[in-house]
Amino acid sequence: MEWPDDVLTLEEAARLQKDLRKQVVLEDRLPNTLHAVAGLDISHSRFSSRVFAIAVLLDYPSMQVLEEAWTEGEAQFPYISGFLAFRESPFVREALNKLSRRPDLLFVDGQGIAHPRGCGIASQVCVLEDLPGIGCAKSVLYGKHGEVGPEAGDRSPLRGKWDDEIRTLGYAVRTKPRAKPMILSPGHRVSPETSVRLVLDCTRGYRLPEPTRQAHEAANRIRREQESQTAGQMSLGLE
DNA sequence: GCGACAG
DNA sequence: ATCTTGTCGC
Repeated sequence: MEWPDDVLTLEEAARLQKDLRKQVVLEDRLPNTLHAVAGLDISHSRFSSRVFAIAVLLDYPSMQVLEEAWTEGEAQFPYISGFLAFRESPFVREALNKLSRRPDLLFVDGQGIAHPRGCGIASQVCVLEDLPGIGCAKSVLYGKHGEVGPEAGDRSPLRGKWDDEIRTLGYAVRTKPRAKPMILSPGHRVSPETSVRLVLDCTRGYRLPEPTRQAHEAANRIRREQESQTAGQMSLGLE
């Protein structure tokens, strides 16, 4: 697959990840009382590199949706495992910055520090935005974990290298009975343990925590709205 | 060299 | 991520 080489080479991207990783804070540095949290997600088109990014602001702890903001554009980077942030973060950050106010905590789709170079998309976004945040992934990218109990809330540590030693980078967590565990890891300014507590705190009976679930639904909805609108304009000879 | 491999 | 309905299992 090809992409504009005027953006970043993989070597430069990997270097940037290693630099950002040094700025990741794994201690809890977030407000004592949360007021609003945000979920970030992206929706792609079938055979197009068009991406739609959305940021949903939710009240804490009611998880009621307060606001949605979105943006769209052409992806400037292909999907390469380990480099997801270079494809999606520009859009996700733009959507985030369209919200009328700054959330107290971010829920990002993908890994936080559970990444080959310790800097998944959640860490990259949170460090660059200087906001506390958690990486909520649907599968493992880096690290190993044992069996997870069947009850909601059951967890198993995700272990992997960090500064040349094996440590707990995050947790595989059963957010819903019989559903595949979510893979959680700190993005920035939250510990692995607090990440689990906050995600369970923001989960409402579904596998995905509410901020992520709402962002995912909104992203799909908005992409379909925009695609059908674009199709209508084309049939009228516009665009 | 052989697997693993976020969205 | 996206394409997609019903259907098998807890």
